[in-house]
Amino acid sequence: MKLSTRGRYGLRALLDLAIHQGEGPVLLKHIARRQEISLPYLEHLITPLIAASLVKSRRGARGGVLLVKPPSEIKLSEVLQLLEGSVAPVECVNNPALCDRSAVCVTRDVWSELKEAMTQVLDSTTLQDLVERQRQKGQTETKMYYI
Amino acid sequence: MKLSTRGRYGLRALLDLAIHQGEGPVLLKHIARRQEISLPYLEHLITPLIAASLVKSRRGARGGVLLVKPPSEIKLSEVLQLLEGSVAPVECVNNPALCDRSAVCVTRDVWSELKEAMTQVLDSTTLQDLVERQRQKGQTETKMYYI
DNA sequence: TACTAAGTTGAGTATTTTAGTCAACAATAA
DNA sequence: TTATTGTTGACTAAAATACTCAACTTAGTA
Repeated sequence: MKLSTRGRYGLRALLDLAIHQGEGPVLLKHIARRQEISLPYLEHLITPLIAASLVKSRRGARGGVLLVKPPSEIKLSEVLQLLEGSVAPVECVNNPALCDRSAVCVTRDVWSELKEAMTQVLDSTTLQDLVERQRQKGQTETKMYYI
Repeated sequence: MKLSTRGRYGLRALLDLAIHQGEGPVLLKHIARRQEISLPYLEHLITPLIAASLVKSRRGARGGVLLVKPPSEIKLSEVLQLLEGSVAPVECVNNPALCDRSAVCVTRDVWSELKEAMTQVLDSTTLQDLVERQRQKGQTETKMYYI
C-alpha cells in the first residue's frame, strides 16, 4: 500500500510550482533542485500533468511551466489520479468484471470502503490548502528557497 | 497504492478459516482450493499470522489451522498490519526521521491524513463483521463450498 | 539568421519487489 | 511406524520502479 515516487515527487513538484508561480513560468530545473528530484525524471513526471491540461509549458528562453487553473481549483484527488491512477487498493473495486468473485466477495467491500475513505480526504483538499499550510509551517525555510 | 496479493489473499484465507472453523482444524489445502490460492504460497501467507499468534496450527493427521481468538476480536487493522505492514502511504509518516523534510513537509501531512482515514475503517471492522456480511451475501455460494 | 535556452519524447537499464515454486524437514495422530 | 500435515528456507521468473541518456522540437534573443 505504498505510494510510488511518481505520486510523492509529483505532488511536491506541483506544490513547489504553485508556491513560485507568481513570478511567471517556473523552470523545471529549479523545481528539480529545490525538491531534490533529478531533472530528467521530473520531466517525465510533469508529462501527464501537461497532457491533462493541469499544467502548461512554454519552451525556449524565459520558458518554464505554469498552472492552468488557480491552486484553489486543483483537488488532490485529481492530481493523484493523474500521477498514480486510481487510489483503489485493488482494481476490482473500479471494475468488478475483473474477478468472478466480485458479486459475493466481502473483502472487496472492505477495499471499496478504504477507497471511499481516501477519496474523501483527497477530494476535500486543494493545492491552495497545501500552499497555505506550507506558508504557515515553514516560513523561514520557504523564504530560503526563494533566493 | 495497490495492495499486494499478500494482503488480498491473506485476508480471504483468514475469512475462509473463520467461516469454516466450527468444524475443527481447517486444512490449508482446503482453504487453498476454495480461495484459489496455490498451497505453497498460502503456507507462506499464513506464517506471519501464526508467528503473531492470531492463528495456531496442528500438524499431522486431523491437523490444520485454527483461529486463536474469536473473529469478533480480530480487527482488520491487525491482520493487514501483519500481512502488509503499515498502511501508511509513505514510510516517513511512521518514522519522521527518515526524511530531512518531515518537519516542514505538508505533503507528508496529507499522507498522514490518508493513513488516518484508512486506519479508522480498518480499526472498526472485525473478521466477525465479514463473516456476517458473507453469510448474508452469498448464502448459496458459501453452502456450495461446504460440500 | 544563427544561437541558445528551454521542454519533449522514446529507448534503454539497473534495481527492487512480487509472487510464486521446490524440496527437505518436523511433528503428530492413527 | 507410517501417512499426513504444517514449517522453513533457498531459489527464481516476471514485472514494476526509478531512473539515465540522447536525439529532437520550439521559441526567444543577438
